[in-house]
Amino acid sequence: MEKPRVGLKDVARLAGVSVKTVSNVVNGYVHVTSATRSRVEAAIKELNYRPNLSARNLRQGRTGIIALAVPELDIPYFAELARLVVSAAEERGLTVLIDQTGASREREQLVAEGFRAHLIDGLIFSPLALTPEDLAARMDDTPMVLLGERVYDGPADHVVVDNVAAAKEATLHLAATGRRRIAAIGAQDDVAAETSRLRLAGYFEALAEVGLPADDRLVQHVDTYHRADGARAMARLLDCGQAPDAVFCFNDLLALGALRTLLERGHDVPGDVALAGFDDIEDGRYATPTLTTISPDKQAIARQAVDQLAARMAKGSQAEAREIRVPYELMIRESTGG
Amino acid sequence: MEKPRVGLKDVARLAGVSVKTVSNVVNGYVHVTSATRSRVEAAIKELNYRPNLSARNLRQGRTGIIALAVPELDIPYFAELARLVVSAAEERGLTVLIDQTGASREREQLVAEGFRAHLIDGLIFSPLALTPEDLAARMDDTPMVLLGERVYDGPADHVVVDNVAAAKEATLHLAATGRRRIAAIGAQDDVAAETSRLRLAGYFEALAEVGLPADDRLVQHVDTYHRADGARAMARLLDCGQAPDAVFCFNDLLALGALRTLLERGHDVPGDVALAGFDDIEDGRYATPTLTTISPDKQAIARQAVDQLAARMAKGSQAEAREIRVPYELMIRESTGG
DNA sequence: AACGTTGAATACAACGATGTATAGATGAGC
DNA sequence: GCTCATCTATACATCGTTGTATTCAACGTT
Repeated sequence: MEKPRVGLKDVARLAGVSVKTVSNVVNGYVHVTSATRSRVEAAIKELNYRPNLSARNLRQGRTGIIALAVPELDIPYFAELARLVVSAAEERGLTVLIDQTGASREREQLVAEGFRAHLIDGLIFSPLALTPEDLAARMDDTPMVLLGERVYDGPADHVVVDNVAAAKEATLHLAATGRRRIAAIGAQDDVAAETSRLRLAGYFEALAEVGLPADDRLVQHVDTYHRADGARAMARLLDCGQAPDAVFCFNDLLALGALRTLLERGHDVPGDVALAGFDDIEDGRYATPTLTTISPDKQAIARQAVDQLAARMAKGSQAEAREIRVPYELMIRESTGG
Repeated sequence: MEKPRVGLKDVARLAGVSVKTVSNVVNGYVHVTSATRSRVEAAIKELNYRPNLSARNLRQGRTGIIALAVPELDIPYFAELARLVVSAAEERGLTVLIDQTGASREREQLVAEGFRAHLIDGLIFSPLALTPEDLAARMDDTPMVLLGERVYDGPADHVVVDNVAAAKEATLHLAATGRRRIAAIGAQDDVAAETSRLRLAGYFEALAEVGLPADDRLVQHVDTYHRADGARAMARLLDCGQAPDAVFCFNDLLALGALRTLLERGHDVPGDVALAGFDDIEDGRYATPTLTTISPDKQAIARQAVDQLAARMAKGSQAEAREIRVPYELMIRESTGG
């Protein structure tokens, strides 16, 4: 019943060679006679030997594991991203360990400070609540790539989408369909909520450009970016007396929540109210009406993040922090009359 | 530029004590004078020392990591499950590494055969394409808990929902609303598709119980369980001449896809066609109409799986394989006129 | 005063793998 | 026939940590 852990030693004994020779076979070292090699391979198969990664990693100082830290896995945007990151990492022989921060500052600090130190070789991090100070205070020197707009001056690589431009483009599109009272759902009070600030900025830029007044009552604040927040915010908009004729939601979940409220109350979308989101999650493509949205190139985000992280792990930290810009696209669908 | 890896040795030198004493402090060993302890703690902080997990794991023979192997992370059901498993594991001090099998038999075989051997202490596995033979051939002795109906006689623990009873209940509910032509979407040809078979069985049982004929043309087969498959299957149902007045979809994604097709073609739900799903993912609660569905207690699934796995890891493999049944609930919502 | 008991700290070996140095075997070249 | 180079395989040290055995001092007991 005890664990008969099998190691190089056991294989070596069975094959009648030294431990190092077995190691050499396992690692594909060239100078091994084919006779010895096949004898060793037979022994490996017979004992069902698997290298012990802890030991290998201890010796080599690397684990081959990178962490992906996201707020929540069941937010579809992050789920889709996670899948792509895992695939991209796999192609490079890396294993991904996913950490959920729950968007809590405390958990994000832990991650940044490297509580997984020595377990991971690198970190892809999508922070929500972390302040620039937190990040500046980071002691851990594990290579890290941040996802999200570059707001920190620290020496960290970023993979970003131009949130301001994208939000502006979405809002302009709403205006182009003839809407005059364009609301926004997704503003946040938290100073660390950078994404929110940038998308809000884009929204205001667009309003200014087309000469529409900025009306504070049309800007709805939310605590988080879930469907329920969008639904409640939409209800507030409808109850405030002057209903909007278009809403730009800062992500698709907010938009889907808002859509639910609108349909529930008998409003026609896009007839009465046009709706645009951000992220292009699959849900939006199957909602009725289908959801107009900003589609960041998630595939590119994942690939660039992994590539950049791999480069950083190889080169060490001396290299300059890079900012990698990833393209996006406005997907016009039924919710804005597309 | 080199990495100045700091280990117990360095802390010990700085604090003027032996390596083991530092280790004792780190591990909270009792018999250390508070004077020594604080000296060591100061040194630890000064050097920003982090224990090397590879070394610790090598020594202890455990890694504290368990794997969760699911088909796809961006299937909401698995994303929600993943979040809950990660949380449950965390409470026990375990870290979760997520593997995506892509529902490919090859990848699932790899997982079952323990290609993560020595990296993980245990495995929670939700197989889709694996055959009983594959599982019987499993050599690796890493503790494993399977999610999904118990179809294998092998010595593996299972956490299951009674798929037959649940599917039957959903179908009976559709019949109880007066529907006569109740279709099913989600049958699969693959012999390994156990979930599909069980839900189909429940569907037929319900039809028999209420005296409705089983019509093969009303049973739609799909390749996978994504929205697109549901949408296509619904289209086939509508095009076959005799449209159904109710559809039981074997998961919520299929139902959401079907819903999209129905609304797109101008059918009223639930007026013309009632719709029920399975899984109770959040999307369904915000769709319009909201989706009637079977809600498995995911929280219980996650907790039971982690608990059972932890027990198995502690006790070794001698204990009997257990089957743990988790409750479900029929959530009646708008799509069936709730 | 001699004793055992307990507390505090230590030295050493071991976990399983790999890098380095090296020994012995084989062959090439003169 | 001898040296030198190359190939094959080995012994040993090492990565950072913790379990075991041990040392040494201080204490209370008889």
